[in-house]
Amino acid sequence: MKVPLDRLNEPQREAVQTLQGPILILAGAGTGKTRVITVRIAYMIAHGIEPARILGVTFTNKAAREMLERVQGLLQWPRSVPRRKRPLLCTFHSWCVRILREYGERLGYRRDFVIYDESDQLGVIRRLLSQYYTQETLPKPEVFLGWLSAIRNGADWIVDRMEKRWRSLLEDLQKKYTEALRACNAMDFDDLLCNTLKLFQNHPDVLDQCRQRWQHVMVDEYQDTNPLQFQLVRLLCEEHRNLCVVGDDDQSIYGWRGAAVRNILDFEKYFPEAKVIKLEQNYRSVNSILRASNALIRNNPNRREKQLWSARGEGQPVRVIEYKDEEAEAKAIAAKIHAAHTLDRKRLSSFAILYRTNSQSRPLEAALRRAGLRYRVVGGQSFFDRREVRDFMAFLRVALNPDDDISLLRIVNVPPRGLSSKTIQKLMAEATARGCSVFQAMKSEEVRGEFLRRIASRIEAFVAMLEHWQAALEQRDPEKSIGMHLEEWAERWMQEIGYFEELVRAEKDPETGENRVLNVKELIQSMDREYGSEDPREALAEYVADLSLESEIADEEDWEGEAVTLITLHSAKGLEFPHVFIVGVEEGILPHARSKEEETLEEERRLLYVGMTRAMQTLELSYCRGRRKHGRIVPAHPSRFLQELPEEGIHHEKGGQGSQTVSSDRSRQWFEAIRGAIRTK
DNA sequence: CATGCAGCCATTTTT
DNA sequence: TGGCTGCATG
Repeated sequence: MKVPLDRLNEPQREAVQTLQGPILILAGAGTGKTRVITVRIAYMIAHGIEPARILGVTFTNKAAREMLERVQGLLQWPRSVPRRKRPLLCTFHSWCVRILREYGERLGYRRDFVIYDESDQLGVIRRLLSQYYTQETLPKPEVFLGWLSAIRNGADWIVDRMEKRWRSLLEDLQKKYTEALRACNAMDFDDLLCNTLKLFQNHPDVLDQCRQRWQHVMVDEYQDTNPLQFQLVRLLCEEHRNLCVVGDDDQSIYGWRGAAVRNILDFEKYFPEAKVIKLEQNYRSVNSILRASNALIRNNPNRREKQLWSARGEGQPVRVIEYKDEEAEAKAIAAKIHAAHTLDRKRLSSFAILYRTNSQSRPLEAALRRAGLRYRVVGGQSFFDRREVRDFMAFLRVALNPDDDISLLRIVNVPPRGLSSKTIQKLMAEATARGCSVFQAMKSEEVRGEFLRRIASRIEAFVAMLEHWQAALEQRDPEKSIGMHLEEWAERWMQEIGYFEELVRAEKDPETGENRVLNVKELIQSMDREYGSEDPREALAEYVADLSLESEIADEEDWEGEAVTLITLHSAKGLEFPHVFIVGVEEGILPHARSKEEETLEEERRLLYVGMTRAMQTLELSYCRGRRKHGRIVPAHPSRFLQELPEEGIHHEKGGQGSQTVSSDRSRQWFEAIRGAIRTK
């Protein structure tokens, strides 16, 4: 087995070949970071390090999958290598789940705990908040959720910004919230990390075993780690010290989510013997783009100095363009893409339009549609936020654990089975009074006696239905494969309670209804796969956990298709496109108005930097003189960041005149291109 | 229980 | 401006 080191540059090779001790790889945008990580893992394995001792942590499932694939490609492994013989490449969260499934009982959780996502969390918080009666209007549940999360992730700077008067309420809320989740045998995303840390801190034998198990640790996108994640990594590695972190402080754009740039800036404080390697050769962009990006980011005071350069030549100048308003902006960009697509045969997928806020996609979508250009909007509402997906997940969770009130309440009347909200409230009150779960309350003869006979029998029917399907899950024939059975079981359950019909019925537009059904069926089909356990309950728990940690369903027609990409600056991190447009580079948008009060100007600058460094060949930044805001047109001003760009290699243009010439020029070319095309046919 | 209307609010979102 | 929430009505 030979690992191809010759295709690496000097610092990359050094990073790959340093296998012992702590390393910090400062990998500027487009400097071949993923290549270094994957080759390094392959190199370790080629040098006799047992794959199972290697842990590679990422932030997204997509990154984890990509890495595993590339490592397997390098090692030319067949896909069937058993899990135990592969390096573990996964997200922080799934790593923690793995540990907690094994040792979670030490913290009093059952093996099949469920994972609550953000909307589950909000549900809990809403319910708890409604129990406080105060004169003042409380902040929104989302705000409390943010605080709770910041506290647990150690993001003190966010906690400090909180108004003091909510402190005690928040403390109380936190206590109740924790209890509520425990009662449901549930952990939220933060609990996964927190509880793992607790295990490490309070159960030295667990920590020891983990240290034995993962003797070589790599962390990707290190600039995005929060203090809690740092603690985990530090505890895991402080003995063997084989920790390799890769990141770019200039691309830290998730401070508001608790990411601590300090982690990367202070790495040597905790690992003084660390080797620091800078990757500065960029393989993505032309130099005009890099020069502009370098100049911009240099204005940030707290950073590790880097100078990106590339061997890709100078390229065209970066363009900075002024437009009348966002409609003119959108129209002009659509026209440019149209021309480049039809005349220069550029693929639509080579274009991306980046913006600060999701709402900015609207005029762009309209213009692209008018120009007849296919586009896709990345981000926005995720698959797992769709109602039917959440319903289905709730069914599965309840099957695993009927005491999971949150999930139970979600499906208790789906499809409608005559359990009105009044009934539900009464049940909840009974449950609270008895200190039991809603389901236990429903099972109690005594509680049912409190209701009209008609209602009581409906409650009974619901309990019977649920228990029937729970039993059906357990009574599977062990001869047959579990995957088949989970699928069949779920399909029949949903079919027999009329859930599919309900989805269609409840929708005005029958097509959306059908789509919802298809979404659920797709999920059901995805239950046909390999599980770590033969036990149907455990297999189901594993399936549910994996789904809970997944924000997009795999290959949901996403990367296929030839289309212009519309995407927020945040979501664009890690991607690249030959031609990039960044719109709305204006004061109040980029930097965002809110960033002033939050004092996050540096992060806004990094955000623009991330956007600019996505571009391979051409980059265009634009701003408007006026902009529609809540219906009114208000004057707009170019972003201060534009003044930080160098004179040289930047082409300024006022929208309108300049592009007019271009477009009339272009239309002549278009004409000729058509004539040529006709002739050849 | 479904529908409709008034009122409210409006960055970013890896898991 | 528009999208969502919550409350009132048929």
